Amino acid sequence: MLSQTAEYALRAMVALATRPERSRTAQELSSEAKVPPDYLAKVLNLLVRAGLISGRRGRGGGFQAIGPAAKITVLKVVNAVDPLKRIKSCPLGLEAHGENLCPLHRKLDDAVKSIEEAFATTTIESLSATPTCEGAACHATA
Amino acid sequence: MLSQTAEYALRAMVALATRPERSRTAQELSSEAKVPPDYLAKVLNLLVRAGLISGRRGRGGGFQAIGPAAKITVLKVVNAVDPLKRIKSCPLGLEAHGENLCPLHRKLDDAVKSIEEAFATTTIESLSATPTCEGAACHATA
DNA sequence: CTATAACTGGATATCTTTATCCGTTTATAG
DNA sequence: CTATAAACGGATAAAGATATCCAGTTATAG
Repeated sequence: MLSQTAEYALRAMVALATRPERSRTAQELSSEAKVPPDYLAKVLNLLVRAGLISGRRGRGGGFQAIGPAAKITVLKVVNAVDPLKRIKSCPLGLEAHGENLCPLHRKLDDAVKSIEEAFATTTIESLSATPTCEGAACHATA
Repeated sequence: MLSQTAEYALRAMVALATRPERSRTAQELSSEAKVPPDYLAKVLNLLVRAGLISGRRGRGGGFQAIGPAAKITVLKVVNAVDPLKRIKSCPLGLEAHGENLCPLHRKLDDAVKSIEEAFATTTIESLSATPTCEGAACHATA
């Protein structure tokens, strides 16, 4: 369903989203998110380029989420590393339908669309295993 | 989203489902469904093994759908060649949640689940570009 | 019976994804 | 200023998905 790379990116973002004030090195993230260290470096780089996280070099450096976790959606993360692609034209190239997709690809694109919507409305914050939970509103159950 | 192989399998099934009484050779299906001929042979083989179509050898042979197109779901076709796999345990291996998935993987599995359901309730017949349309019930619009 | 059409299956090639390695650059600590 | 910690980036390797090739088997037409 999702590429391995997207999985890794999401795990790393979730890790970064818990305690966003703290900067973490790729190594720390690697063990926290269980991602092969050298590969994670590449993935984090993609997230940096997408503007979702910032990377600081040098001693004491590391990565940090940019902006509040409540504003970072799963879709943004996925699209940063491995974009969901909607089906825009029928791969069979049947001109018969004009701009419309054939029934098969209409259905398949609908499926992509609903995933896209689900991902667009899910924030990284809501996926955090240990939400910043300070008010009476927090009733996380086991 | 879907592997290329699954795409090919679906196209071939849709082709076979229109006029299911007629047997087609791999070559015919190849040009009809726009699938590389030698690769299609492999894919058709998977569908045969899954019991969705039958292959007859020798001169005059070819492939035919088994059973009515209205009973063949997209899910069956997809699972025959490239199974959707539900997430059963958290890849992070956090024992903390017991049998439950962590919020991230619960959400991701929900997405797979909804795709699975959508595919399970969509028949190949409903995807046919030229449905066997004989009654007044057929009001296919452009 | 023979030639031919067609599926079957193994071997191989190519491409993409995933993963690893290592040198370079950057910044901080001391 | 020097040593060190860390991100960055290029080259390479391993694995899997996709695609091609071709010999083997099976069945039918004539």
